[in-house]
Amino acid sequence: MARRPTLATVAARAGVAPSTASLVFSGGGPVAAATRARVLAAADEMGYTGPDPTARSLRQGRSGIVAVLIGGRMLQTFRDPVALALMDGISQELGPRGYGLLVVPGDAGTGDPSTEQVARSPMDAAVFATCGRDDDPVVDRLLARGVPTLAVEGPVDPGIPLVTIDNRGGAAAAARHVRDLGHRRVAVIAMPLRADRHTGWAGSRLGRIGYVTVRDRIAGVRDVYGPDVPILETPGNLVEEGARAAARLLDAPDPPTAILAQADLLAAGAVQAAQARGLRVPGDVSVVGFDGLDLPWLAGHRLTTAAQPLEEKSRTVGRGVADLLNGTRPENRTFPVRLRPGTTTGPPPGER
Amino acid sequence: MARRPTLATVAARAGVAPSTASLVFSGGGPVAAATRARVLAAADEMGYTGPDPTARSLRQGRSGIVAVLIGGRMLQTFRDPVALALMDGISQELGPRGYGLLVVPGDAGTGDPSTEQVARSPMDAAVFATCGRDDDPVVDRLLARGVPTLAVEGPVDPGIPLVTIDNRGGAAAAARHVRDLGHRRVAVIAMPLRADRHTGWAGSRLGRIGYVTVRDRIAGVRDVYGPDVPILETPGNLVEEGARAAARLLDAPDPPTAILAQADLLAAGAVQAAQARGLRVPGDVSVVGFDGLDLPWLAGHRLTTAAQPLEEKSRTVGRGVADLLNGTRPENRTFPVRLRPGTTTGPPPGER
DNA sequence: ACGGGAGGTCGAATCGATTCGATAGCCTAT
DNA sequence: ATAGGCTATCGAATCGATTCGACCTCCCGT
Repeated sequence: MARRPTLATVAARAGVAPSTASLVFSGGGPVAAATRARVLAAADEMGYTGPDPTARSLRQGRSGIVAVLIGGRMLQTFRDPVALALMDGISQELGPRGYGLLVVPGDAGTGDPSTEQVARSPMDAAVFATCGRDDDPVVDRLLARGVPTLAVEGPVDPGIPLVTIDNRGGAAAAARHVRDLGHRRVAVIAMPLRADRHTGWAGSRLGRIGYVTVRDRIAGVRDVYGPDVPILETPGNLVEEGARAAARLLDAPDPPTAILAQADLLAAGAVQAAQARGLRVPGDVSVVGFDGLDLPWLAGHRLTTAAQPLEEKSRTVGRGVADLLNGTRPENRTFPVRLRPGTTTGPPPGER
Repeated sequence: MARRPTLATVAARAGVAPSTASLVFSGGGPVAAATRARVLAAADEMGYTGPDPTARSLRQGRSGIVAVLIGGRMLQTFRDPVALALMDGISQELGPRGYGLLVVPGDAGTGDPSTEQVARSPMDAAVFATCGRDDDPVVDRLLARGVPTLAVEGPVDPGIPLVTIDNRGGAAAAARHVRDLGHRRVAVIAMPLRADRHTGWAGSRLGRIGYVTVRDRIAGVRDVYGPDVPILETPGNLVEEGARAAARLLDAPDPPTAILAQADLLAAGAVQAAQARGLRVPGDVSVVGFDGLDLPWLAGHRLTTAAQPLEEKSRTVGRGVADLLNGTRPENRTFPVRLRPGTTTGPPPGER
């Protein structure tokens, strides 16, 4: 069978130079209508569907691809509405500009994108959305390769523009809200502190938290409740994990009267776990979340939560990448996080 | 500033031919240890981080990219656990083989990937996950370009291997289950029938359903309940949409005693809408779903649903793509859909 | 001591387009 | 009539690697 036709083949058939044929397809320069028609006819006859993207990329030095580097297994990441909103924001901004999003899958083990893989993929820019991991081996590689990169909540690197939110302030606001309601026995449910998945009391692990986001949120809680507030670490940011952690808290002797979940999904799980035990929310236990998601399925409740401007943040990230692609470096941005009271918090049981 | 170093530059500096330097990086042929060290040293000094992915792609004729073509806006698509599972299955199979997933964003309007965009993106293979849309303008372009393509539930094209499920049989099984319980007044809640979003009674639109999936599921229901079963079309496959549609059904005079939702998310919405009205499920109204998702947040209920082997299907898709990349054409596959009884169906109100 | 083979290196062709400066016509204004 | 400007086309260089056959050494076996 004959080889796939190339621009040169088509040009030859149409009796023009390759450069002219190129003009026809890329619409660059002036081409006589008759010539254009001849070239298109030749292309049609030969089944040529347009320039090879790879060759074009090589010559033009741009591939039309933006890499999104997310940690963890895809299924899990994509269950996280925050990550989804981010993807959506980016695609909303970049799609119309003709860019596609390359999702680089992780290692089988950690789930984080492998350096190898990232180094082998074409990209015009990259977005880090690895939950604000501190030290990412991929960063250096990317910077060395000269790929314009933007980080969302981390890694914090002077060489990389950063879009983030006031994690600490938000968590503190949530904690303050609960404290002002009168809660003294509180517990925290937190996302994984480090890449090595681990479940249970955070304890000594608090010293070396690998994710900026989690570190700052915990710091916020401690700003209000001091360093002794008990912290339970979950293996992931899923409703089920939140429920499991909350179950552990609520089944213990002397259970907390308020749960400070550091993500809305975890909080939702906590609400469900409480209800499953016949506890009223907020009558018996208050629950606060973080992120400010819409959770229409949390029947009958609006979660009290530290709300980040998710859509605005995501679009800002998208525009930031667009800036990078234009060769300008976007400003660092920090978005505020505000407490949004819902129906899941109230005074502690004794004080009604 | 000096230009980014290339393989040739590095080779020159190390005093070897470019071809030799190439061997060092690609690990292809035999290279003396001393030579390798010299080349690596030179690369290090010059800040060369490895071969340019685009150039390599051009020469090798493969880019390490698999395109995933999904319909609709990303945020919405990714809220659909079925699409997520698919992405995850693909990435599980393809990630270890060194492939990245390119998500091609849609038009601002329809949300479907634009032909333009698809034509411009490098890819070694493509997966259609457009909800089984019948006629996709992108298909021809892709086939003409010679991109190995696999379809999930559609478009059905003799040139494209297909992985699908028994939509009709599954929907029929769900309907039969409800009929055998004694329900005579039933209504269907269905995902969009065509790309033009529309809400309301399907009616005359049934003649030209654009999505194989929906068409087959509706056919399955009609196999049991005949052609007159009322069908309400939602604008999307979201919990909220299901709730809205169910509200419309339940608030009407002479409401159905059973709702056949053609997706679990819609069914979940229906359950919530019923409960919000003080109706008991299944005491006052039964609800059946389709897909067989785990919905841990559907408090207190396990949804009765026509379950597809989601994980197996997704991995099969992943392996199918791997086959395509190896140059072999995977067999068409159809997975069975089995009714999985839960707690959301029971006899109609009169008959207890 | 000589033929054969393996290991190591190199040159040149190639992948498929884009881009830019050069050139050839042709028309218009002076 | 000629200079100048425009349009349409072409040639050749270039993007940055990979690949394949050729070639040279050196070592080993007989």
